[in-house]
Amino acid sequence: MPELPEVETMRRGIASIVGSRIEDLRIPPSPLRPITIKPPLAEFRRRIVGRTVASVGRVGKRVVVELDSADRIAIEPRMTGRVLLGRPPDGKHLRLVFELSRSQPGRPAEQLMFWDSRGLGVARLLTPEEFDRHLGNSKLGPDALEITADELRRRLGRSRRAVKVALLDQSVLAGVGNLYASEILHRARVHPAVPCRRIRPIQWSRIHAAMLEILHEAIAMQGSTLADGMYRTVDGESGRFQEFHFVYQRAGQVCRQCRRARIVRIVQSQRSSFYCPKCQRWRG
DNA sequence: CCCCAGTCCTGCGGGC
DNA sequence: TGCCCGCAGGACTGGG
Repeated sequence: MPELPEVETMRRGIASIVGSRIEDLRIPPSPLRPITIKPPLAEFRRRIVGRTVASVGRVGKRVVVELDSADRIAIEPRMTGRVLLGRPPDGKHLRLVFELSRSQPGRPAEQLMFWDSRGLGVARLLTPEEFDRHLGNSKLGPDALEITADELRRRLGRSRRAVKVALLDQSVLAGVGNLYASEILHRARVHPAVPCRRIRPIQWSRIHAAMLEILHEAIAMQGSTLADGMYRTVDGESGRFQEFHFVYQRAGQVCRQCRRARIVRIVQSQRSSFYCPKCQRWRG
């Protein structure tokens, strides 16, 4: 499931479209229900055709394509979405095709595609005002790679929520999802169900440090491709960070850290959490 | 402020 | 071989 490292890998993978002109936007024929795009296709197309890609960025778990009109295209892959440049895995789940002109003479024309198996993904075209409203500071917390340890503690230190649940709250910090939240807390040696207000300053420092380490390592490995094989890089390659998972989807297996206890799965807020009962004591 | 349940959606795997 | 069912969960919404 694309979280910050996977979305950042997608962003880097399509960075070559900067300078290209958008010639068309199509929704390919498919028996599946079309994904959500806002505004609807006709207006979306009218506002982007003829515009040039000014930059390709990322906000939390969204890829953000900024145009020379100052409008931005925000693509949310959610569970199974993939951003591609041509060559989708199949046509059935191909949801959007942005036809691009060649950005420089001699370079081939490109097609920016959004492919999504389950179709939970969303694409939005946002004016600067809408961008602030949807992806601005009041809606989303600081990026997980930017937030400081003090800011993290300031935002969560008095909360009664379980720390694992709180780390998933995108209004607290943007980019951490279910997989990396479990991995971060394992490296920080903090039990996922501990209320934030019971976490000591030294533990917040460990959580923050573990978060930066893991996210940077995962980006370097081009993200995590799980057993379902759903996530791929723009080039169709698997990520490699799954080889370095210590707890995620490892319930019942011996902990790679202590080599003694077995990983436990619990459900928090209707999502699976994984932890080592020996490495992650309630009072770390 | 926080929590919970429900919704969207498709592919996959277990059970029979 | 096939069919039903549960499960995966990010973002959002409505009710408490």
